Amino acid sequence: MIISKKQAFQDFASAKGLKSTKQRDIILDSFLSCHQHLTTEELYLKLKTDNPNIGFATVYRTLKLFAESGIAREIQFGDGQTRYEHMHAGEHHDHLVCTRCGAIVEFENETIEKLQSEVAAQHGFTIKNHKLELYGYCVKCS
Amino acid sequence: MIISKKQAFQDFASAKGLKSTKQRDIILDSFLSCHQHLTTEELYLKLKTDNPNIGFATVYRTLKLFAESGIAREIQFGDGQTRYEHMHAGEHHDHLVCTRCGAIVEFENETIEKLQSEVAAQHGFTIKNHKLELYGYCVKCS
DNA sequence: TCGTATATTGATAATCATTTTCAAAAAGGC
DNA sequence: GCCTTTTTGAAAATGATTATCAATATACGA
Ligand SMILES: [Zn+2]
Ligand SMILES: [Zn+2]
Ligand SMILES: [Zn+2]
Ligand SMILES: [Zn+2]
Repeated sequence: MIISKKQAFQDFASAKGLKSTKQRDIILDSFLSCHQHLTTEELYLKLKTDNPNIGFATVYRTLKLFAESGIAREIQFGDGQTRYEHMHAGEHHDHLVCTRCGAIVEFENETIEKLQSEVAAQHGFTIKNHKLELYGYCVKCS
Repeated sequence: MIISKKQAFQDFASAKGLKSTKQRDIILDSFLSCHQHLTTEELYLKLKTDNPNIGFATVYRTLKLFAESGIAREIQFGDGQTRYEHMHAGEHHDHLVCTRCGAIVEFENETIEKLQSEVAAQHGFTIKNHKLELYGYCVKCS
């Protein structure tokens, strides 16, 4: 899984004429070994421990590249912070977000997806992507 | 419809001990007479024509109040601008967004809403609100 | 290996939307 | 009118993100 992501990014990089750098390798390893839905700042702080020489801007730029390459997805839960999560080819999920403790649960619902397509078709829209987030309290916080 | 919104905001204001000001009256009138999904800046610019004395910050603050009072809803379509739309009591809708021309279409789908509740229940979540946006191209832009 | 053209980095400054600050003005009750 | 509290508007502050740019690193062909 991780190897294929690395490969996928390498393919993207060479197709785009990007040069390979150790900073990007480090950021990629760190990102892939991390829990999901992390902030640029979270990843930067995590990196800084072992690599105090990597700059903030580089982490920003690199995460943008990951998103562009398709191995990551940008998500925003309305708290003003952009988060990144791993993107598994051919898979898709939406989110339940606890607004008290910040817990995030992923779910997939084939019927909802189908209904979305129907709605779009009814209005003549060609959908490229969508965002479905359910905000509330998780079991522990209810 | 407009009158009841005005009334609703007045009720909210007096319950909160807010003083009535002509700036808020003007902003409220302007907001209610406006098309939907408008930016703070859009409303500010519209106001400035007839009321060059109303400040940016006041429009920001007042729109936040409208949202708090329940007569408006804050929405974010991922373009970095917060928008506000009229909130009709007891009604709900989601959005189709054209990423080319910016067209916004509202829709309601009872089945999707119901499925969302089911998903939330399955994961033990108590949902307070949700966000469903379908991004793509509208008929004209396809 | 060396040279060169090109891409990348990191520190810093810039940007952009939004929020805060604060003194002056306005509102509401007495 | 007087006094207290809220509101306003201009400007400064904030916070996340992006751009700038000189220095550095990479890729590749000679
Ligand atoms: Zn929780
Ligand atoms: Zn996720
Ligand atoms: Zn369109
Ligand atoms: Zn709407």
